[in-house]
Amino acid sequence: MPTSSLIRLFVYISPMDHKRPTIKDIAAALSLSPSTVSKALRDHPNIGATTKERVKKLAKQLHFVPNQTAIRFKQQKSFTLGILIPSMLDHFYVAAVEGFEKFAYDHGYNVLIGQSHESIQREKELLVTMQSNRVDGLIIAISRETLDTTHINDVVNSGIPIVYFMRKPINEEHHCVCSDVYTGAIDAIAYFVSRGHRRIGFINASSFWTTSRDRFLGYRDGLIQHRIPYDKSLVQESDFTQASNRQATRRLMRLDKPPTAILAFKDQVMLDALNCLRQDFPAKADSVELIGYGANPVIEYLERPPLGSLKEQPHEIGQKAASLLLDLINNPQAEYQPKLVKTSCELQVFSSHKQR
Amino acid sequence: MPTSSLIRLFVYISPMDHKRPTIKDIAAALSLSPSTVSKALRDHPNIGATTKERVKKLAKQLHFVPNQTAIRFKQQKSFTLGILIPSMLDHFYVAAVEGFEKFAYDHGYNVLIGQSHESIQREKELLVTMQSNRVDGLIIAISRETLDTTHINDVVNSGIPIVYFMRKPINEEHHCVCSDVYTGAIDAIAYFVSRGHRRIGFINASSFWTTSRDRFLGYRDGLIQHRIPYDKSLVQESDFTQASNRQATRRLMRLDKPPTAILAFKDQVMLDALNCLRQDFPAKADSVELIGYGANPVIEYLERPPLGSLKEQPHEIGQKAASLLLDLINNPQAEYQPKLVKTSCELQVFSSHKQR
DNA sequence: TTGTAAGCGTTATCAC
DNA sequence: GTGATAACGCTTACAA
Repeated sequence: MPTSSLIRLFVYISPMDHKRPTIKDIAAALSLSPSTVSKALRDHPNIGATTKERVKKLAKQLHFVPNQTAIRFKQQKSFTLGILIPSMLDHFYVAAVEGFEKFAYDHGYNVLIGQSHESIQREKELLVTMQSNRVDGLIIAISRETLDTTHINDVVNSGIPIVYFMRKPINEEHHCVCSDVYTGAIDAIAYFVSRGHRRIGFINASSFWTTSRDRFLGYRDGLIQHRIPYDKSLVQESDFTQASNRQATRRLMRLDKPPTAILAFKDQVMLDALNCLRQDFPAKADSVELIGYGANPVIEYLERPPLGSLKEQPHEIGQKAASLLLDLINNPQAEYQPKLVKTSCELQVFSSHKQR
Repeated sequence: MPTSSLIRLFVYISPMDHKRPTIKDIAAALSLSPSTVSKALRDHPNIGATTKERVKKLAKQLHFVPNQTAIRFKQQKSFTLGILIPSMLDHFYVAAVEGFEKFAYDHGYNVLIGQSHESIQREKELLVTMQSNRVDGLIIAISRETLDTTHINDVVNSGIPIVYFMRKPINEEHHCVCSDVYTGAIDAIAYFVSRGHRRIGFINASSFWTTSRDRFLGYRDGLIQHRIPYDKSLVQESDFTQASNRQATRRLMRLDKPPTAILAFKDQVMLDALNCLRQDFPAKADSVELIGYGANPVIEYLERPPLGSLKEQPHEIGQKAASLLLDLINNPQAEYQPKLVKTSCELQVFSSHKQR
């Protein structure tokens, strides 16, 4: 009955209100049932080719876009993954978010980003938001303040898979994706030694993180490999604030035998150390060489860059964390076996130093 | 009937499967109706104090978290706002996202972030995702490639409020939040002139954006205010790639009468110009002064920083865009009247120059 | 190959 | 002050 069909079409093609077309509307307009339309739109094998065509054509005309909120509700799945990071002002985490998002989108998932700004309180609130949004899974780099992970374990126990990345609590055995910072430290020490350094300082971060311990182990084993005695006073801890980074630098430089080279937890720390050296120890500044972690693009703009940086793969880390997370989501009944994924961490030497 | 109640409690407190508790579960356990529980949890005035307490207590015990996916569906609102930006590698947009998110979260909204990476194709895909997620509203900084905004107008016509921020197409009258770049340019020119410059170059961006036109008008009017004739050859366009930024710089410096000062569209452009000057025009580099937009924190790490930068308020811009967007969402029937919101843009001079 | 009906969790409306 | 019922848009057994 073409006429009737046309009338219906008219009705549904130009709704006066801004209500978006639903599957029901399409079904009514084509005198089909909603289930048929639903299947047709998703290319279900049970539906005839002509029907599919008719449905898809009208859907296009009406600018039909499936209502994800309804699908999520119906499927009891949010098709949303969460990512909790300290801050997006850190290039590393921005890149990690990108890798995570890309993988998630490619697999039909949205991403909810949360920034703790290093506050455990905010981290807790964000976890509630994530649960409330029924995220299907979550990756976390814990805040600096997070020394107790009860709130995170509660989430795990509620059945939401979680993967740590980069910052994992040292006392928890759990899935984790991070850089191979150990090998990075070994390489950095070897390079320092090859340039004649024997007195090598190290500015580390929270000892509550495995990534700090691993850096330390690499630093220590690196020294051992070159028969350099380990000197506790050469290792300082910083909390990433500029004040703390400079303080750690000053403590090192005020030693009776200050270091001639410093390995820093990350480039941000190294850059503050560099400024501190030049401002507070101008006489020695030029003879102290620095290596950080992260290969921060900022360095390209410095006239006198530091010696080098251990280039990490944040994008890949985000992507691998997403991949692991989806595995966990799709195999909920698999037996629990903490997985540890590591990505490479390669020493990059800045050009002005290569040329010497 | 306490016994019965206890048994029910037991059943619902420790579900063997990981199914999360629902309002129904709480209702059954307390022998109440779901609607009562729903109201109690939301402090509805109709519900008695004791009932509210009982309900809330059990909800807490069961770790009940309201299912947002259900609420969204029921309310026909996603309580989600979208933000489309070129890239999170740009500090400006990260800060804008933060301001936007903060305001959104404080008003019970989630945020979906999309990065176009300057691709119109990706921008179109993201808009479909946003619609599919039924975002209640959207703010956009269009991609560099976006010279046609049909895809955006389609979204507006489908009833989703949109606010442009920073990058608005010049041919569209629509809500927009951005920096007062015009006044910024006026101030920059005035400062250049106060330092003796009469030959001032300008590296601008896409003329398709109002924000480029406004910068240009400020540049031109600034010159006029100081009776400096406008010279077309002193204005170059760049697309933000390093190559393009350097190219524009070279074109300026190769003029018969090259500029002694340059205003750049943003700090990234200025930094590339700075490097280009020092590498390709070492003789003149030190006598050319630069001002950009953005007060990029990177500059703090430079030993010889540029003259200054026009500090924008990205956080405030994000916040104001969110505020305007929520207004539009909450007053859908208000008559259409494009709103333009501007935030300040203040010249910041870097210390080494102040001291001269 | 297509249609029917139930249901996901919540809330609004209306009845009691 | 509390409860029953319907509805949101979609998918999925199962029925035809």
